[in-house]
Amino acid sequence: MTRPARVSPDRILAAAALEFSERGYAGARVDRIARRAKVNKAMLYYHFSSKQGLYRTLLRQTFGAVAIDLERIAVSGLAPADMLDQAIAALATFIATHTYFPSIMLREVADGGLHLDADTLGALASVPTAFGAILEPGIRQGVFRPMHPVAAYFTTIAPILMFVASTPVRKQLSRRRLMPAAVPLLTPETFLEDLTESLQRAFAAPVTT
Amino acid sequence: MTRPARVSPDRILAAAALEFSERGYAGARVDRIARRAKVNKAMLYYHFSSKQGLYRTLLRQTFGAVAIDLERIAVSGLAPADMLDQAIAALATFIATHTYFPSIMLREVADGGLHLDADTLGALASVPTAFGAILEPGIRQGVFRPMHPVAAYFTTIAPILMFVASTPVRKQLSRRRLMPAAVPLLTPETFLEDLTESLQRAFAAPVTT
DNA sequence: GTCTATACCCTGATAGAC
DNA sequence: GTCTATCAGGGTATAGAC
Repeated sequence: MTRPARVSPDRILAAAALEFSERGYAGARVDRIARRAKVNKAMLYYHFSSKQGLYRTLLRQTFGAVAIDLERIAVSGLAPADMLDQAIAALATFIATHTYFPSIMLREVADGGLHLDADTLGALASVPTAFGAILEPGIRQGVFRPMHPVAAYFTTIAPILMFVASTPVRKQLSRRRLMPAAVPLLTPETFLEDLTESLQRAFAAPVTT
Repeated sequence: MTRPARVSPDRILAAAALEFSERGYAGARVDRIARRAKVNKAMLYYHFSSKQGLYRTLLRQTFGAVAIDLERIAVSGLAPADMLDQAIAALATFIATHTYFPSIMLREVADGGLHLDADTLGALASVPTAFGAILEPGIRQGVFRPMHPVAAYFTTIAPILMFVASTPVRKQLSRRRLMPAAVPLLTPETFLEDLTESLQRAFAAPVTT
């Protein structure tokens, strides 16, 4: 039984996740990733061959993991409304355990997939595909109204990603008192409740009595 | 009457908008902005003093312009549901005439406002503030359900930004056939209709007969 | 206001010993 | 697998003539 020494590649990936999420692909510095991972740069190149290679590996793994979480829900056999609740909760949980995910996703969308190869793009595509599979039974059964799955996907995931990723900006705005004093603080919990409620209503088919 | 020669600063801003939206702050190259604006680099530095200064000027103007469009709707005196329709349409129109806006907004959120000064952050904050003013009468009158304005803001604007900004990625996915063949193409028009419908239902107060 | 040439730093990547 | 030293290229910014 070979016990592969994965510890250093894994530490590099973890450090890269932080750095890429904070600075984006172009803003990320290989030196900083190496320092954060407590490896020297040569080690990093030994394992991932280039900044781009490291980036792609990280994104492929991350997108793949999100898709798997969603696919589990799609085949759970739950009622449509419960599946939607679960999907939102799964995204929130994934983000809570992979805090780097929202900003990386947002940036990659803004970058137009510039740094991605076919494999990584495929992993990226598997996320909306899985989400579509979650909604499909509800639409087919007439519990959800007919919607384009991709439209529903963006309507669901975009607010979550943007809300979480915007935490630092919102903190700055509140610290500098740039938002109206009347606006109360918005916690992640309140936001998720609000959003879940919104999406359930948004997707529900009109009652035809 | 002095006729200020604004032509070259304006061309530089237009070129910067393109470059920053395609590559982000860190990925943008001053050389490329100058070349795109058909000015030489020294001219650019003469007008904006630094890459950061140029970036902040662009963002301050852009965020300010969006906020003004929304503020007009907030004071229009329309019915709450019509104001919401108008707000979504205004965002769509602004994006159609300022195609660089979505990716810049997405990236800035991901960057945590790192490159912004107080003025620019203030302009950024004026967007959700204006959106909150649009929803407030509806909530007060009981036409919309009680929601946190910032939650409603993200629920509305995030899908629009992400859908538009994702056009290049979605094109790539469809060109490389990485989405299930069953998923039809999603046009901006269909998306906006779907989203408008979704948000009206999401925000409407439950009917209490 | 406009341009050319250039300083100077930083960054991704590698060579080569161990 | 791990490390030190280093290079080559490209990046922001400025000097200084017109």
